[in-house]
Amino acid sequence: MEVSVLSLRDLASARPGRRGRAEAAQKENIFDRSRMAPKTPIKNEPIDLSKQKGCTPERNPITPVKIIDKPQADPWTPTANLKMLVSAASPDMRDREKKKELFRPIENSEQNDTPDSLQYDIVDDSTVEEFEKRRPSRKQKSLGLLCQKFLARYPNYPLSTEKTTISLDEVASILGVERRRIYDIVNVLESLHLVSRVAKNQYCWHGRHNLSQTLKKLQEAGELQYGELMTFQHKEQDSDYKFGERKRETVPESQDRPLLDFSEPDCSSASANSRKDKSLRIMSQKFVMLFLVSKTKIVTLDIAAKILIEETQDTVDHSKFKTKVRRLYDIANVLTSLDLIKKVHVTEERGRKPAFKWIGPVEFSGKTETQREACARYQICATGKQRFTRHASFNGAQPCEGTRRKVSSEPNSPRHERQANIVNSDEHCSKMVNLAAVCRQKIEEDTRNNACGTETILNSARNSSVTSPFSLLPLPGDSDFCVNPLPQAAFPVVQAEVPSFSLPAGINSQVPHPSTQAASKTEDGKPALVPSQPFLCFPSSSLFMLCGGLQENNLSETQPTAGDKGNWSAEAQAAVPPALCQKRSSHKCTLPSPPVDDEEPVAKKQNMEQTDLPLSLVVPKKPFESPRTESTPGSGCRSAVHLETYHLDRESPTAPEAGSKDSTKPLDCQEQEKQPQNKDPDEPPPGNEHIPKENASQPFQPQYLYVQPPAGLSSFNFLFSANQAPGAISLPSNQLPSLSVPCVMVPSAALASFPLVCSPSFTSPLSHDGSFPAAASMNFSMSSLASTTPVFISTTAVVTPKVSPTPSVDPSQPAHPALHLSPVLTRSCGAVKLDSPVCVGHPVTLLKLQQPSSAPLTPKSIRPAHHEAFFKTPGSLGDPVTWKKNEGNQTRNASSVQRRLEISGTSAD
DNA sequence: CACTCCCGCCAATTA
DNA sequence: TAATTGGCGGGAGTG
Repeated sequence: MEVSVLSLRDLASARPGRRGRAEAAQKENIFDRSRMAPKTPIKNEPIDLSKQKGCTPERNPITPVKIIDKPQADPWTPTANLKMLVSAASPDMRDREKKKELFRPIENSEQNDTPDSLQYDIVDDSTVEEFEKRRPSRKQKSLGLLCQKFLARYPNYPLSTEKTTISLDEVASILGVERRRIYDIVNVLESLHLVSRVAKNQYCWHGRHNLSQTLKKLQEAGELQYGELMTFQHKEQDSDYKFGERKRETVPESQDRPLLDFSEPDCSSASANSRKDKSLRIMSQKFVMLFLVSKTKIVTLDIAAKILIEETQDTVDHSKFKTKVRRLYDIANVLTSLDLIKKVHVTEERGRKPAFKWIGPVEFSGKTETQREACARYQICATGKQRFTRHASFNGAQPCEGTRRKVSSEPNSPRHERQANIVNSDEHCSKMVNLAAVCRQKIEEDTRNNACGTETILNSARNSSVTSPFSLLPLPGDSDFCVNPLPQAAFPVVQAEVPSFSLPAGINSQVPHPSTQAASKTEDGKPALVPSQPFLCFPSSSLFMLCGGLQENNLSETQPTAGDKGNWSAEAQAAVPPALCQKRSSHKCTLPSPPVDDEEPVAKKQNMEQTDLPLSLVVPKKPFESPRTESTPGSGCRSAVHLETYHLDRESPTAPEAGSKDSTKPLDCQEQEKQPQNKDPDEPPPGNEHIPKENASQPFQPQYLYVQPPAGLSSFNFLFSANQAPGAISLPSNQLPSLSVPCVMVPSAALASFPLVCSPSFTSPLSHDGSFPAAASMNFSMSSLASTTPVFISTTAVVTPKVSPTPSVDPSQPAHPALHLSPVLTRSCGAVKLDSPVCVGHPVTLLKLQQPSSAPLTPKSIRPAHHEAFFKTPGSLGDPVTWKKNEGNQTRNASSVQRRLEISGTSAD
């Protein structure tokens, strides 16, 4: 039976084309089938493969069946099959068939496809042989075509009520292909949430209902991660290579986040690092992100491959590259079938390169919402529920997922975990770290070129910043630092993000540009530290920071008022490294989600804010603001944060007050409340100005730091500066000027230990390098520029060290902020942890984070945490475990930053 | 020859 | 342990 069937099938399938292989393949298939059939089928049912399959494609869930392509065979007689084949064989026929298939997916019905065609074909039979030869041409077998057939089977917009389940086996059999091929399709579809896995051989078809949301999310994530890059790319395109590198750098960071965020893919990676990381799903998301972030909407395969290889910087093994490209073709074929991209060619210096152009939707409405949602998701993830989160996100649209997730979520299944973002995060983080390292290097180089003076500092800063911080850095501080404009400088990635929102072009370009770089460098390196930024870290557990400033501008620009806040956050997020953002979001989500943003309880807000803040701060926003930010972000969470930040800043004076409060929360709250004013932030006259330096010039936000009173530390409180910094800030380029953060806090004793902030200048002195380690951290220079006392941390040094320690400890809230603060800084330091914690927002999360951190507080731990946090996406953040893993994984890359991170990670562990 | 990318081995995961 | 997933890369088809 089977055999006969097979033969039919084969024919039907059209394999004719390749004989040799085909046959072989067929044989194999057959084999498999037989095997399979029994196996799978069994489960489900008895299998009558032959029959089953044929008929309903879906019907049998049973896997095994594949075998027969049943359908075809069944319906038709063998002869028919032959005919079909024949028809296929002839070119014309083929075309027809293809068209039919394509067009008429209808056929969905499996049978139809072939059969129909067959029928036509039949006519031709004359040349059966021919058919055979050609018919099956590769094209016919292409994944794209297969995908079309697959898609034809399901409605683009299924009724919400009805859940369509997809049995892989059935589909495979129906379509007459190996299951393996279906996985390729499903994985890509899953990355876009068009389907979700419900159970073992079962997928749930969601259709395109959620596609726009998914794309939006991806876009947001992509902006963070790749935004800059892409921008550059375009510009740079000429030099693909460069792009690639840049991208890579960035990518790593970004990658993590995005993936994580979204969906499962992330998750998958997480758990296993292994496979999932490389998962086609993740690659698909990243690939899509590249398009969404790309101004031109055109992405060449080689660039995409380079970027996606995150791995390393350079690494790029040729073989790896090739493999990546192969995979990209697979993904591209599916995306093409979805009409999201189309193949084009880009003529470059070298010549013509294959590329793909995004032809799908570009604008996504409801960003805000989405973002929020995203946040929520993230939050979830962060929490630990991550899986759910993911699911949730998916679920949002589709229930199925939920189920799936549930399943998965089930305790421990690895898979679940994988799915869960968390895991992925870790990995991502690691990658990010690497990337960061790379980036840093680059940056450093650039910087050096540009600016020299601060090199050291810068370096350290850079490093830190590089990693995750980027985004952060950019923020106000950056600007400040930069003296220029570059807020983004901090990190490419960040920049990118930012840019995407706000600045796209300029910023982006900057990054790349040397000058900018220089700035950035400064920025970066130092930047982060940057003085501008405001913030810092603290060692103790409690500190945190915040920064504000610049961003504000953005915010303000973007949104004024409350809305602004939100925007901010969004921007921030954007700006911030993806991971951060995500994290944020999650945090936000968590906390915020509901009330969210604005209204959330203070406490929550605080947390969130903190988290966010940093981010926001981070964000760069450069002056430009881009609308995007606004749109994108949307999330309230961020905004809240931002607001707070602002408040702080504004308050700079108040800051002290805050300080008095000791607890951050209160402050935050207050701030928040004040926030309304915030809008002002911009206004803030002074502050803004500083910031403005950057581009925007708008107001800055203040940044602050916050310290929590850690238990240990006891006394801390925090500080902030607010923004005042601006004035202070203005640092010239390299150095970061001090931020103006005005305030600070201090715990008595704690202070001693703490680091605080620093003015940029100071910072520089510090060694920035990664060496901050403890000492550095400890030190803070506190010069304060601002009236208040600002604390400054040198960005670099201080931050790092401090951060790590404290931050980690600090509960999430503070920490995050810190992290955020200067991305760079943060990153270097504890920021990471902070972030995570921050991200956590949640108690839960916090707990996790905290645990690690708290206990020790060690700087190391702290750092790691940050580290992770940064890199990871929110979701990722969520998983503590992941982090740990990450940490572990993270190797210490050379870069100090990385190291730091690693350290922290370890410590965390 | 370069670009595409099919095919299926086989390892990682799951159940 | 068997089945399911899915990474991976050889190498064929196409232009």
